[in-house]
Amino acid sequence: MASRDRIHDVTGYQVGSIPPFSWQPPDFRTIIDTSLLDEPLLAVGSGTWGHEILLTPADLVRASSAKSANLTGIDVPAQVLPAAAAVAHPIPSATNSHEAPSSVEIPSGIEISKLHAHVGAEVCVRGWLSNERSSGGMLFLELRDGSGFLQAAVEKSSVGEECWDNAQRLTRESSCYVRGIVRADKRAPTGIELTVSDLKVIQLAENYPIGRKEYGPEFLFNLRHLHVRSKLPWAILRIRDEVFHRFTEFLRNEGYLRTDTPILQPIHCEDSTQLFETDYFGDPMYLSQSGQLYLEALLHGLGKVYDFGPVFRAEQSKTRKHLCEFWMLDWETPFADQSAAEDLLEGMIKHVLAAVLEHRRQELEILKRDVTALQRARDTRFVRLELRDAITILNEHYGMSFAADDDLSAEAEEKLGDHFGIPVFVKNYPFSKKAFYMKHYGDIDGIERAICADLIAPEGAGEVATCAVRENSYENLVRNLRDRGQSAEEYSWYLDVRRYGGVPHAGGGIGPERMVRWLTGVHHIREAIPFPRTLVRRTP
RNA sequence: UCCUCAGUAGCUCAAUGGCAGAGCAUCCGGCUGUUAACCGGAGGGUUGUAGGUUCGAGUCCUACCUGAGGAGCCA
Repeated sequence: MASRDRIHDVTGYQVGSIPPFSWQPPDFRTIIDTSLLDEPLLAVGSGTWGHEILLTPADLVRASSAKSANLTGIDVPAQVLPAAAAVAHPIPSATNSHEAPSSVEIPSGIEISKLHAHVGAEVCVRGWLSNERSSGGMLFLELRDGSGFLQAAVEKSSVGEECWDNAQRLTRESSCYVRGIVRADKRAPTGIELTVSDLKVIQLAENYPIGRKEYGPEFLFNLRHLHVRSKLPWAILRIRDEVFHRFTEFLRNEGYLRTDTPILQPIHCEDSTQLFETDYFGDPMYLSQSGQLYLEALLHGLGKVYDFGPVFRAEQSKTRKHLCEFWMLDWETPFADQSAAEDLLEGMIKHVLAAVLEHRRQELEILKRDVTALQRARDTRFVRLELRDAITILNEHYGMSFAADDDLSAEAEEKLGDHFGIPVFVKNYPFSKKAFYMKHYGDIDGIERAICADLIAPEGAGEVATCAVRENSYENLVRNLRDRGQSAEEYSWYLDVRRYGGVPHAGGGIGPERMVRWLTGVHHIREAIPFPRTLVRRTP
């Protein structure tokens, strides 16, 4: 008898239904589930899908005391409820193991990304059906397991009837265990194919909303919790992992210590419209928009330091380059000047470029990314350009009309990136446009300039990082704050750092999602983070 | 916050002011090497909302809502 029929016969409920068991403990949900292996099973879960207890028909019959058609209203069988309750408050003790219900064995499997080392062997692949093609007695299942994609071929004439039926009723995004022989086959998209001998359904997916076609961004980001299964987000988020990992790897190799700065910060900056305010036991606190000030304090205790965490900007920015929640990596180096900061930043970027080009080629190909500009950036020394010279280039070659003390527009950044074709450090902006904590000097043209640089990436990526020398004079900082109409009192702890052995230091910040946007070539930065938070996007 | 553009089937889009349409998805059937497979059939609609012009509005006008792109600001 088929599993589904047996479950229905024993319980009176269809597979997938949620029966109202009277003995169901609070916070538990009960669902009739289908089989994993040979036995049909009744799943009793805590609502968290990873914490289910699975009961066999034998358990069920015991539980129902042979009340065959309907389990509603039966008494709680002694051997069932304690076991179910144990899930809500698990006791990881071997002495209790005899109380555990019969459990399901999860077959051992091989990750798709490692199958090339198992050609000729029989393996089990555990994953999801991402797409399906059929041709009469042949069924081609496109499987994915997070590590990669794989075509599995099911031949009707060479598998058992149950296996064929299971393969046929598999819907897109259903989860399954698939056993078969690994073969090299040029007809398969990845060159590797699984010749299926057995297939078990874990869970049949309902009508999956994302099909095999192009969609608009609103639709896909409304379904982002499902969209992350698709191939493009898969490739982008794997590149993101590489970028995040290699930044921290580089800094650690350079002797930097990772440390953390608070996300809840009391400082009320000049423009509070950019901050998310929270109620902290009755007092206002603000979500961090940078950990830099704290990092400067930590530098005096720990030496070379960096932090890496989420930051928040409540800007009314509605562009392809802005998120309200994004990750930021800040670093600070004691006894470093501006050229040291730029060299470190260049080394960091190149380390990431090299790693992505080497280890994420498959993902770049999926994204159809032309990597020539990335290779050039990896192999060429970045341009260093005074802002005044950048303005000269823009005014003379691109018909723009910037004044000497102007900031660069987004369009100007794009032009500069295209002009050189590699990343450009644009150096020494007018101090009036920059933050109070930057060291500054009077330029020969009479403009007060910060000792700083923005790193502009080519291909329209724009500003991806920034670095600057920090002001280490207590008096200058107090004056800078006063000039900007801010209270030195609020920054007293920050100023304190300068009173007790301040040293020259420099540091910077990188927007890793901006790097991901550049490296992947995706249009909008919301593609570069799993669950974007923008002006108009707060779910899922 | 400002400027521009767009909302029609679950999705992507057609439809001169004159019968509301196609592809994909879904369901049913066919196909033993498919590559976003293909072929045949079926179901699927208060054209974003509210008003207005007109014999007649998806189409023209007004307001609002939602989204997209850009600006400023930033990483």
